[in-house]
Amino acid sequence: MLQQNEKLPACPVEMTLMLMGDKWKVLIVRDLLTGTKRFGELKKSLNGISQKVLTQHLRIMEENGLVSRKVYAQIPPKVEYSLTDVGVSLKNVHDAMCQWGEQYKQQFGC
Amino acid sequence: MLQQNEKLPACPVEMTLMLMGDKWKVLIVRDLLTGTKRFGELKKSLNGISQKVLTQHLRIMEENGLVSRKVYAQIPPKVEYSLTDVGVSLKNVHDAMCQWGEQYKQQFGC
DNA sequence: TACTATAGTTTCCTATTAGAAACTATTATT
DNA sequence: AATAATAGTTTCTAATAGGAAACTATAGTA
Repeated sequence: MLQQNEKLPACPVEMTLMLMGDKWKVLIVRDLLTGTKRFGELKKSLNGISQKVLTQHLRIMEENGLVSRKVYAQIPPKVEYSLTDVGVSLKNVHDAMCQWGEQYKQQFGC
Repeated sequence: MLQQNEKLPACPVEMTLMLMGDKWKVLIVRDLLTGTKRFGELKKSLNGISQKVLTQHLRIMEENGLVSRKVYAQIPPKVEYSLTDVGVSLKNVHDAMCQWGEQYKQQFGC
């Protein structure tokens, strides 16, 4: 998992990789692009992720300003995650990946 | 490093992640988008990558049809790497990442 | 004869990540 | 009193990636 405590790289692509160069983070963004989700929903949707890893990623993405976290004072707990504006602006990257993946599958795929 | 022997995921983003969800592969694409490069040039440009890891990634990217490898029958050896058409089509993803990274740096940056 | 250059391969070791499972807290419900 | 629900945290272990260094091959050159 990529952290943010190294100094910023000059190359903007490396900058993006520092914050998103990670399978789980990309998939978290994918899921949150369709709207706010609760912790449990995310966990179910991200097939196979463990609670520990999911919280770790969410915490770092929050620190990096990509994700915001809203805690409801309820029992049992309810916590909602959504993308910040900066997070939403990853839609372009997501869409490009989505398009490319589809195209690749058409050529080599299934 | 992500391999290609698992079955294809339905989600096109996950498909892309299977082939590119890796720091080194993204940077190899970045470097090859500016044109054909020799092994040694790539190694120098990808600051800190070891020979072993570079060859491993290049082999897998070749298998996946992203990169082509041209060996010259010379001594000392000369091997050139370039992107295939499929590899070049990653330019959109690369550009989106590049743009996003720049924007992020402007907001939170330096 | 020894050295250089290039593109690797191989082996061994370490660091990072992920995964699994158990544990916590709190309230309502049975 | 025990159980269920939710969102975690903690601990321990296993898998993976990556790094370093040594080794290979071959022709030309000093």
